[in-house]
Amino acid sequence: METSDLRNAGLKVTLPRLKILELLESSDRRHMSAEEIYRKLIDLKEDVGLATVYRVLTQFEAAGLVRRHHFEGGSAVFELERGHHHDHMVCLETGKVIEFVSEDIEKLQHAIAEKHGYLVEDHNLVLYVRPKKK
Amino acid sequence: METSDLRNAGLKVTLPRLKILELLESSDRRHMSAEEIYRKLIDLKEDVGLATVYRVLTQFEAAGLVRRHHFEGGSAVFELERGHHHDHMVCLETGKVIEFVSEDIEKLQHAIAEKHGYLVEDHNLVLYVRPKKK
DNA sequence: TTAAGTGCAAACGATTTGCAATGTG
DNA sequence: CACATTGCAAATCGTTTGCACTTAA
Repeated sequence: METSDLRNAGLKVTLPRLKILELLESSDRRHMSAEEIYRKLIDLKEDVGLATVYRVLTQFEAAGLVRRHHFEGGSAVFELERGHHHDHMVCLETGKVIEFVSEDIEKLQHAIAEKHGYLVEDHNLVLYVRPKKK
Repeated sequence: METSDLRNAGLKVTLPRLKILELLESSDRRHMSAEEIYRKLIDLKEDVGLATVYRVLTQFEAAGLVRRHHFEGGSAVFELERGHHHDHMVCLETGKVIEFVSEDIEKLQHAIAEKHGYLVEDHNLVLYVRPKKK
């Protein structure tokens, strides 16, 4: 359960943290902004502050429970860390986010960095796409 | 010369626009933030406002003269559009930005999007790297 | 009990905007 | 001359922080 996730992360089990974690786990939207999460909690009659949502998400990120992404458009989005690295495709028409994995691309990235004398520490790959017309 | 670049873009030839274009063309730093550009112009005794720098860069972007990137760290950076698409590698220790091109990665991206029923409109690939210890 | 966690409002940094003054075609 | 462009200051947006007040352990 979520309680132990928090304990393992060395975080006290508080209502806001539990609720945010639950929301991230149960929501069908896997990528949500702080504002979005805040609104949903308010709708659920949870009495949280936006600042707390930001603080909690930042702590979750530091604890490795959550990943933060900066897609197009002002605000960051957060997704639960489920252990499987993946990149993203964002549909420009619907805003839908699709996850994908490409071992080949990963390998090429490392080869390229290596060729320049570097090691890849992290990377960011987002495809902005449009539905293919038939 | 820069004057015709501006005319071709349908923009009036004004001092701020000329100066910003010149700076982007002559500077050894290919990726600069609005603030950075502003400071350099001030140092050059050009009497511009930061707001104008932002406005001009946005217009340049719309006109295809410039590309805007969001690397790690708050502010956007701008680079002259030289027609050759490329991706970036940012050194986490020095901040150095290295450009690279990989036909293979591009092809894989399109193949992946296609597999999901999409076409790649745009994409964003940044590798965050560290110098390889020998 | 007591440090950690919270809500609120104010502070923040990057960028945008309204407006009156200025410059370009 | 008409309209686009500018500089300035104020406004905006997403996010962070200070602080007095809870709360989990």
